[in-house]
Amino acid sequence: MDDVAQAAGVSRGTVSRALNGGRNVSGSAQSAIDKAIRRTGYVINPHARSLATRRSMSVAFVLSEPQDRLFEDPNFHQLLHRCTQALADNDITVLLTLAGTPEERKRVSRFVTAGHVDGVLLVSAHTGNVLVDELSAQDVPVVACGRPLGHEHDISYVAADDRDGARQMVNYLRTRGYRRIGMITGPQDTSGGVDRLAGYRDVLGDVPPSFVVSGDYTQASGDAAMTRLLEQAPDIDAVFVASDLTAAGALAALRRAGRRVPEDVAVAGFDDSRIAAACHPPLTTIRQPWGRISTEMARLLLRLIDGEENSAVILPTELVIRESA
Amino acid sequence: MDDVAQAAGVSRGTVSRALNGGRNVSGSAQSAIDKAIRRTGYVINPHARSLATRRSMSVAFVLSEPQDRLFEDPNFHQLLHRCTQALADNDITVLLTLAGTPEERKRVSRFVTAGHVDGVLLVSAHTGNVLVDELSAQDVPVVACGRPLGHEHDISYVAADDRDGARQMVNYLRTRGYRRIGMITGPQDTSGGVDRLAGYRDVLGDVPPSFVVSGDYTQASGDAAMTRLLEQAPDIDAVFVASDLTAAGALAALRRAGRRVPEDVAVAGFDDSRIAAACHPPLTTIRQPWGRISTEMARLLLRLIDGEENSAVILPTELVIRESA
DNA sequence: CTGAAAGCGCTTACAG
DNA sequence: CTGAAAGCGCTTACAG
Repeated sequence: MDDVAQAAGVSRGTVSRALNGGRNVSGSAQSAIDKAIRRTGYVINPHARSLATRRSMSVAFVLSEPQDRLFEDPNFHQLLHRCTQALADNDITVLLTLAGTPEERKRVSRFVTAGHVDGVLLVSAHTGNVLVDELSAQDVPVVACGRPLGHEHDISYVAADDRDGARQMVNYLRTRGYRRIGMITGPQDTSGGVDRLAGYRDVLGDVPPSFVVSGDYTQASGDAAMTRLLEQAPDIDAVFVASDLTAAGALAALRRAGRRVPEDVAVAGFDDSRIAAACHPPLTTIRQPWGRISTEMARLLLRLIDGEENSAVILPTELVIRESA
Repeated sequence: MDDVAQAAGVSRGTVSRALNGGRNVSGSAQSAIDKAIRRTGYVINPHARSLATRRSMSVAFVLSEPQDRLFEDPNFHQLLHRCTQALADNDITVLLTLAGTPEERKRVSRFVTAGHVDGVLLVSAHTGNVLVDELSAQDVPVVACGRPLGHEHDISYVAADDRDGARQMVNYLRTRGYRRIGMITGPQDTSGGVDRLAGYRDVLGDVPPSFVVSGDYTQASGDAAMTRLLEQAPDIDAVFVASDLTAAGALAALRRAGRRVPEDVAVAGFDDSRIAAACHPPLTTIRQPWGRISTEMARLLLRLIDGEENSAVILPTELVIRESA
């Protein structure tokens, strides 16, 4: 930077100002500096800058799920890319860190605590994740994707309205004339699992216990749950499944059982993930607004970094009608 | 750090020494400092440290492939995790950065140039990747995974011996009595694509042009290529496919054509990726030593960071015999 | 083994 | 609009 200052015939202070938006820099100084930068090939030292500003200009995108299942989900890519883009507009780099194992979680926690990043975008569905506890205990800005069960008040988050999405779907099924509507739930230690079941009950009230079987978002669990559902409640005419992937498993079980979809049993999913349209028949499902979720997460994080208080954003979902229901 | 020094009754210099391995620190000073650190909850400021040491203690793991196909590959996860682990042992954090789009590549290039990281682990199969050119032009330590076509001499790399792997497989096929062995290649702008074809030719010499059809590592290309191969060379008795995923596509085409595997046509893959064992029949294939590749990449990068010259490591592959050939 | 001091490369009131 | 100067929080010869 001294070289640049010398080459441009100004002081380091002026070079710094020119570099940071050009406030209080004359046109002639600015252009001399620009030229000098180009000539010298100068690039700013981020560590020195961070030391002076107490900002790293980067945030961690922490993926804290044991299974790397999310990587197969195009929605996840959209989330990552959009967050990256939105933050890049504010000159903030997004660092992707995997924290699937306890060891990795410890590393990530230390990394964040050490002050390497200005904030954290946290993707972690399940409760009982130590990392969530640790991050919320520190004073690092954190924005979670999805409602962080047990930390609704000490961590900011952006989530789709799972409960209302479930209500929309079940109402739709009722509109279509289905009356004996079962459900395959998601894991009850995730907000999606809890809220989608709650939405189902909101509409249907007390259903026979045999109508509700639990799943864990996997395809295999959908297959097993559907099989059980057909035993427990053979006269069911529709099933609302807490995720598309699980619904795909349910479809397989129905096919094996010789039930037609949607003629014998209608199947409704949730997520509108890539698999939804690829199923046979294509799944009627609930779309989550990933684009908006991403930009809201970025916006919230920027605000937290600027010192604002925690807050939450709930975004509406959309019914996508295909052929399965 | 001043607080720690004061609390421990020593100077900052001594605290710093205690923090960095404890060379030239008396036992009593060390323990007083340890206690003070615990009491004050002191954590070192990485930016100040980096400014002083000119080391960021982190490296970027750059995934520069357009398709995020790699994420579905368990081999890739192993690569990432093992590299992370090996470098963590040296107190170096691995930052995962996706550089699939031109825009992202530009961002990553700037990030690296700015000096945010001490080095780069580069996963990028195809030639013509601007990022590879840019990184090799700078003086950043870079270790590529796989031979970087066109940059064999200006970028360090660790690769499996694709050519020899192909030779092993084709020799094995000959041992099993197959005589009319076709090949479905990988893309010729990747070292795997080029080298596996070369290995095939090493063993077989001049084969009829109709025996070789090109693929691009995808499943769909395997299906199409196999179909073409059956037209061009219907009397083929085996086919060596440049990747397992492509081989899965070839299996589908053979099934449609009513050819039994391996009775009518033997099929051999490459990679030993997860799909290999899941195929029907399970694929005979070539296993790449991902564990060693990872640790070698980490080792090479550490050496580069320490100022050593570029070098390359070629690791042996292993024949895995299953049922398809 | 230890402390005083210089230095890493920036930013930012402050005075002009 | 600009420069001189202090400060960000570490590390590391150097002298003792």
